[in-house]
Amino acid sequence: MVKITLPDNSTKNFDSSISIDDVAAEIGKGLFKATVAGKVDGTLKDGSDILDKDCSLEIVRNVDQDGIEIIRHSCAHLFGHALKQLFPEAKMAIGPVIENGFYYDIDLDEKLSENDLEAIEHRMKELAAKEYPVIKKIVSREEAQSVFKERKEQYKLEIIKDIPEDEIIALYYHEEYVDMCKGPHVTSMRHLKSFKLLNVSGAYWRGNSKGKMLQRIYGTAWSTEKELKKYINNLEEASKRDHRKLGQKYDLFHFQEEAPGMVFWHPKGWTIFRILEEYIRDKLQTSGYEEIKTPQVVDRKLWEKSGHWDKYRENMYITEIDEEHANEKRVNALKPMNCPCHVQIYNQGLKSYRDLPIRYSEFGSCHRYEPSGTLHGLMRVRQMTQDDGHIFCTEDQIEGEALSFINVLSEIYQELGFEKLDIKLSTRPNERVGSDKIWDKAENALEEAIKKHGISYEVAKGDGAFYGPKLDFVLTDSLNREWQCGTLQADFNIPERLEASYVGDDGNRHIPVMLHRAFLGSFERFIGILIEQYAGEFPLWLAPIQAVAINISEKHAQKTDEITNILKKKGFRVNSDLRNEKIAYKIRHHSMQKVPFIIVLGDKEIETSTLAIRDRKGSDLGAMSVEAFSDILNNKIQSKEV
RNA sequence: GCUCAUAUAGCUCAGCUGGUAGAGCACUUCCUUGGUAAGGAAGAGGUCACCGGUUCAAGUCCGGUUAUGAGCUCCA
Repeated sequence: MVKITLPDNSTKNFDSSISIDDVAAEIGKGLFKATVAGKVDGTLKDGSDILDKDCSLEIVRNVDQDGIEIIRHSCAHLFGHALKQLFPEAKMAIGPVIENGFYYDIDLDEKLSENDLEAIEHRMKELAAKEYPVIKKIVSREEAQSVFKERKEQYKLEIIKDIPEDEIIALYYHEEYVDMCKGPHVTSMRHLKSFKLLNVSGAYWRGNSKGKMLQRIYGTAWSTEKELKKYINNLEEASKRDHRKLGQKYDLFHFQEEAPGMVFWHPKGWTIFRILEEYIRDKLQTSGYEEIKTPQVVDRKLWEKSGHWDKYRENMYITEIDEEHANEKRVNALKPMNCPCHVQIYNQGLKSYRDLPIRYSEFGSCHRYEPSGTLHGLMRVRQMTQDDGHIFCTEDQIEGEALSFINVLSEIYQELGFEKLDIKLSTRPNERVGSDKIWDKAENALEEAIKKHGISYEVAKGDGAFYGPKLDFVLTDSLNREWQCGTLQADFNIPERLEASYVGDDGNRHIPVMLHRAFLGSFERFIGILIEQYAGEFPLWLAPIQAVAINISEKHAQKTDEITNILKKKGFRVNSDLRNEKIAYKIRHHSMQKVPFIIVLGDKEIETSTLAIRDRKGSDLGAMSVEAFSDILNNKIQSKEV
């Protein structure tokens, strides 16, 4: 007799062993239809798996999170099935589940095109429509090896080698196709209806950049057509918001061949940059920072001393002075980081413990020669501007500094329109500098600071840098994507290497702890995120152009310009559009450019000394005086209304 | 850096199997002086990314370079 306990604590007794699918069928026809697998005593099992002793069972349906993942995993096998029918010579490597779908790495000489993907997807649909059953077979290691040897699946053979001795090997048969997997998998193709192959690109076998490059096919799969559509729509929305497209559309910046990875900021884009910089500058000023500026080009000697030359030489831009024009040949590097220079300023003059903490900030422009393949619009550039800062403090001050940093950072993210914020605390890696004592102290200090703030966090054990533990701040944008921007890293290495010290209350010299920190990280990247967050529709305080004044006909041109100038003098970013066009045309143009307010001037307004105001969504705010309009602008700007 | 793909007017894109370039929008000029998301007409604008090759002939085929895109690897 087998006693099965269901999630509602009810039990079912069976005379003999029974499969999970059959239990589901016993409970109800509807449930059986939705069953993709089962959770037995908390472990996922195939629907075909037999229950032969008392256990708890939770049916996993196609709409459950576990169920969706199983569908995705099986979809990868279905892809293999279809692929091998169309390209029998393909060698299958690995096909795991990822967020929203799956991928499969394959080795195939012929390069798959978009058309091939369509053909494969079409074949997948045909195969799935047959609703054939998936047959699971537990096999010995030798049997698995012989199956894949016969099929010349060399990658599967390699994978078998890495499977621990005591692990059970399962093969899943999709008609003539066979794949190896821990499972579980759906027992029938009827569950696979809503999927789509997305794209193909290269991927290294086992992530080894010296190894063979395989083709990776990405797909997405869902339990219903509706979810699939929603996901595809989301992708389209993200692509519409792509900051590279919007940067072009709204005339914010461009890149060109002569300076790959370096931004040409146009007037409107640079306005956003400057507003953001000024905003951060205010925050720094009220948080006790002193702003500094350090050289762009620095002799290699300093980089040798800091250790960057040894470790990061390949990523540094090197400059040499032409010998004809210099007395001696010196090798310089464009700074890839600001910290060594900040230590130089710290090192000027003797510091006492009474001086600490010392907080330096710099809007430092850094150059890093990033590999060409990693460049990506504003998100990954070779020249970037950090809202960089370094805090020199004692070990005891770490906690207080971290706490006040977290406070300011969360305020900033909120004001910029990001509601969700997570922290990751990365602790000591195996290879590191500094004593265990100082690591203990610093890790505890960071954790205490987070706790005092009360924000949610997770610990990434061993993820810290060799020179100290760190906090990474992850924000979530309006499309639910996560971005790691802010950071606070303790550094036990650089101050010592660059001989920073202070005199303690014991009269001896001590080495300060240095905290590297940034709220935004790189301005370039952060502005990219902001563009996508707002889809180019910036809140008033960030909008590069806050209002455009348009005249109805030529005779109102002069007055329109006057109004524009009055508003400009009040500090608003306003332009006139005096083109010889109908106002409908001009309104359309500026609405599409997402200008927050449009001011219309005609006979009526001039007579009554008012402005007709309209917002970018098309609402008519009516006629009002210049003062009333200024008040509206000021209120919205001050409240940073989104 | 690696694999694959892409590069045509300011922008978005056509241009079939080789026979010296085309649309829409934008731009300029003229007409229109028009009241809340596209008035009309005319015009100008391209060494088809760059270098080389094949060919009587190359935007089109081939090779290389550069940049960009999707990923992979990387990101102090």
